[in-house]
Amino acid sequence: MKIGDLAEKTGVAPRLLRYYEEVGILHPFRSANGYRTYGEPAIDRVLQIRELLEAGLTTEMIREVLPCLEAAKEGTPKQCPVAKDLDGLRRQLSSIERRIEVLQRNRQAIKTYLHAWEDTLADTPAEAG
Amino acid sequence: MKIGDLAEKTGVAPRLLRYYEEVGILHPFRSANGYRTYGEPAIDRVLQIRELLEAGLTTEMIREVLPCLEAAKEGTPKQCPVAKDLDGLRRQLSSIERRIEVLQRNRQAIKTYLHAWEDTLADTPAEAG
DNA sequence: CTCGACCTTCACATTAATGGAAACGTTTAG
DNA sequence: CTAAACGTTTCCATTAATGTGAAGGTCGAG
Repeated sequence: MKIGDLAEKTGVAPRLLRYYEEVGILHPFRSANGYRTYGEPAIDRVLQIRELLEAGLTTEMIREVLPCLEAAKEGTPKQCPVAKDLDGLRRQLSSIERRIEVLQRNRQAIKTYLHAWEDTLADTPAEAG
Repeated sequence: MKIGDLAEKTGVAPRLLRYYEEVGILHPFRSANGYRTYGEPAIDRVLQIRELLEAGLTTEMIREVLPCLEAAKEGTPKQCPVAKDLDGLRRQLSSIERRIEVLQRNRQAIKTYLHAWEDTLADTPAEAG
């Protein structure tokens, strides 16, 4: 699969796919003419990258967690991770868990506030000031 | 409270506090000489800003949700929010909830992967390759 | 007066993302 | 086969967002 095909299947511009390679989170093969060549799994990988970026992770975090996320998905961990990688993974896990806690706490506050006002406005529909 | 005091109490550099004002998420008063003046609530506000930024939110999102988070904390909503603000809040809530889902799903995958490898390494402590 | 804290303003670093130019490969129409 | 059209390559520059640094001036406490 060439970069344009992958772009079309993922909705991610070729330019951005090259950027993801540059920052080390996407690793296409090269064919004889120098063109990037992607396999089918690259589609899921790109979608996963987009999802994680939109969730606020950095490309550096993604670079550390992506291999493990793919291994978990396929159930076949390719190579034994080094201790250093496991440490990095533990740190990323902690970071993600902190984020979840913060987001959950603030989501609750927003929900409460929002529902309180929706109730108020529903009770007094023509009293806006 | 002057900017240096707030910086010391929050661990956030004065330069960054000025930046937060510039992007509209911190609103100090000005005393006659032009100095920024902060009240006690600014301490919590700055800590909350740091927390949300570290959780991956943008200053724009924070600008929309912060007033409501403060109102929720104090239990005394100052002014009636406009419908436009409520809409923005609903969008931010959706965005935060999407982020939580993504992070939770991937946290679980990382945990599973990590524990699987920790078990493996514990079972065969001298077989690293 | 001096010195430290504060002011504004311009510049810079980094990250995620995008745009353009020039060269090369591939495909298609004539 | 040729030539235009299109996709891809690399390289350099740029934008927006978050954050930091430094210059030059003002304020005020000692």
